[in-house]
Amino acid sequence: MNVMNASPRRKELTRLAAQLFVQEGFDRTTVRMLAQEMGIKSGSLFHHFRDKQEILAAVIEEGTQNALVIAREALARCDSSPLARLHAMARAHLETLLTDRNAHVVALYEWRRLDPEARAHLSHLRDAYEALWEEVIDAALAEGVIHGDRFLVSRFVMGALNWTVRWYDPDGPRTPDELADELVAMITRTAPAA
Amino acid sequence: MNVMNASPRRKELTRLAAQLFVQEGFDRTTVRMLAQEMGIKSGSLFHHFRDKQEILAAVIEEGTQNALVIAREALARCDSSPLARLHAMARAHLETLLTDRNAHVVALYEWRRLDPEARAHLSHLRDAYEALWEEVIDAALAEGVIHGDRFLVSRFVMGALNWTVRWYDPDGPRTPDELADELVAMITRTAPAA
DNA sequence: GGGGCAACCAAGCAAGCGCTAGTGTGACTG
DNA sequence: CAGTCACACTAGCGCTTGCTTGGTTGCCCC
Repeated sequence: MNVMNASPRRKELTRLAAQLFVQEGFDRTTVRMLAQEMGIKSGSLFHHFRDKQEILAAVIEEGTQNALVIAREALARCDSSPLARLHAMARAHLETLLTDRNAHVVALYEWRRLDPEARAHLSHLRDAYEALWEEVIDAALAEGVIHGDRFLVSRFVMGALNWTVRWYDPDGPRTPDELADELVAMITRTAPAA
Repeated sequence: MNVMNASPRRKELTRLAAQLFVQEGFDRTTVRMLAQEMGIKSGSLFHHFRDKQEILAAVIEEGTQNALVIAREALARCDSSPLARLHAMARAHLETLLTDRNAHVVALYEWRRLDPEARAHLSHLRDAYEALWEEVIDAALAEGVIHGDRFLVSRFVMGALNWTVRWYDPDGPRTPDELADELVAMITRTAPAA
């Protein structure tokens, strides 16, 4: 049992698991399918993960950690104007969402399959991430860059952004940054983007 | 086998199934759980539905049909100004989403579990519904009530609205209509709502 | 008052499930 | 060179799954 370890092998297995979970859904993905995709037998899987649940938790944790890191870097990099920070967060959000796509789709769709302990742990991570958003939105509201109810605005924005995983085509004409800018333009009451 | 029939019994069973699918997810809901919730034995279930897949399809079809009916009625009832129609659609969307909540959560989360035939059939229904949205958004864009890319705006709005099923609390202080109005206010560049 | 039919049940099958136990490697380490 | 370790294997246990089968019930209608 290789619990709580972050070996490169385990990371690679987690990546493969994320892909399968997206394709098939967590419940329909059997340990035998996972093992085959990883080039090992199903029994060997339990050397790396205590049980199937732990694989799910690993996938989601990986994605959420990355989101936090990227968002923090983006905020650190940009200047302090509320509009700039809003742009930075929206871009960072879509960047993780669409590059680390598998992990995030799993996080969004299969969250409920987590057992209570894993859910509690990962909730803290997610809350830390959402706190970044609330901070940025509060500043934008205070400055008058956007208007409306603090709670509702953040929910609407998160919804619009997270929904992108359902329709965005990376091979299409639009870059993630363009999406982010268009959304910010839509909710800020300045002049149209172009 | 009671295929393609809309008996009241079957409708009631569909409603119960929706509730369980939301609680447990489609894959984790066994035919035995469904049967118990319905007060019958698992074998009897297959008198009403050909297989488990058909129950899922019935749940989703029911929800989508209702959404279409409600949206059409709302549009027929309101005047022809683009802003009024935008409000009407947003309100109608949240009304179905939050009253027929179980069915819609299933539709949003378990769509991928549908087999290809069912998916093809239900895609047409969904497309018909989305066509109503595109029509309303096109009119609003033409009038200058909202701005931006036609495709993106509709995706963002649908995302913000559909995301509500993840956080909206019917016992909370806000009515669905207030949510709808707040969202419309956020994306239209008129004066703030209050 | 008997035929037909929707609705249900008891029993169980074949397949697949997550997971365990016990063993065998080859690579490091003292 | 003995000991330990990470990693993989084989074999299968105990259980659950979706679904089938063959038969029973009670109601409706002519």
